[in-house]
Amino acid sequence: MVVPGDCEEISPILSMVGNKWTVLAILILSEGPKRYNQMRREIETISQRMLTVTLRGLERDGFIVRRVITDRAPPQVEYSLSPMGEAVVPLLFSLCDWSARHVAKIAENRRVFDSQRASDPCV
Amino acid sequence: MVVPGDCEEISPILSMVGNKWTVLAILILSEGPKRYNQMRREIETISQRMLTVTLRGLERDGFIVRRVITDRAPPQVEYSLSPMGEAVVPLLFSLCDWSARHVAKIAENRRVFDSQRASDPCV
DNA sequence: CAGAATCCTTTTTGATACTG
DNA sequence: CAGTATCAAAAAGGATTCTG
Repeated sequence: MVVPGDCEEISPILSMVGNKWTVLAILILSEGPKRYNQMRREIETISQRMLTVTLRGLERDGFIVRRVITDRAPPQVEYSLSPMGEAVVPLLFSLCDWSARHVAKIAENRRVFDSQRASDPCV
Repeated sequence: MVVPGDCEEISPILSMVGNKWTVLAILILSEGPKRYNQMRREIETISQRMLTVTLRGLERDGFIVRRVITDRAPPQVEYSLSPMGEAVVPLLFSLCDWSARHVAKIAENRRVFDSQRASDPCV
């Protein structure tokens, strides 16, 4: 066996990490609880549908907690990290950190690879 | 800013990690160099097309190295991790490890969430 | 404010057949 | 052995409209 634990078993987390919105949402909530439209403004490019879908998925998995604040005039919904959500943050930060340190090299690797293909497609 | 480095900048790695085949391929190669069909047998459920696409992408990014062995009767192609590929392995292992430790809890969270929805869809 | 619902486009993946 | 090419299916994502 290659990975610690069964390969199939870990797919939920891997697909979680693979989701660009999911990781972003968790990292934004790592700053503290936020409301729906507040997150929407911070992520900017996310569509309303995707924010909802993303938050619903994270709530279902138990990474975040959804709390409806009823005692206010415009009904507000606050999202925050659960303990498990807090627990992944360091892992995601490591990932982001590694990525930030290697993104330039990867971009260059791609350029080289692509230009080699273009100039000599038959190899 | 939420993440170390720009959010947009890290997407290549995040999408790399999100790919279930990609992670699997790297982890399998962390055992040592392998040939194409050898990997195909080990991953079992991967389609030929996806293995090719996955390996090509990893090679383009510089995570793996493709080496054609010409001095043998049936032409062989060997894949191995590049130094950068080796460098991500610990990170992927951490991820897998964390996942393995939480997969059961996540599965239960989902069950609870889904059954609450089913019994009381209006809340 | 915080969404749900619908429709439509794009991206990913899989199955199948063929090749040097 | 190690692919490529093509087509079909599925999944993800976005735009728009509507609501308590």
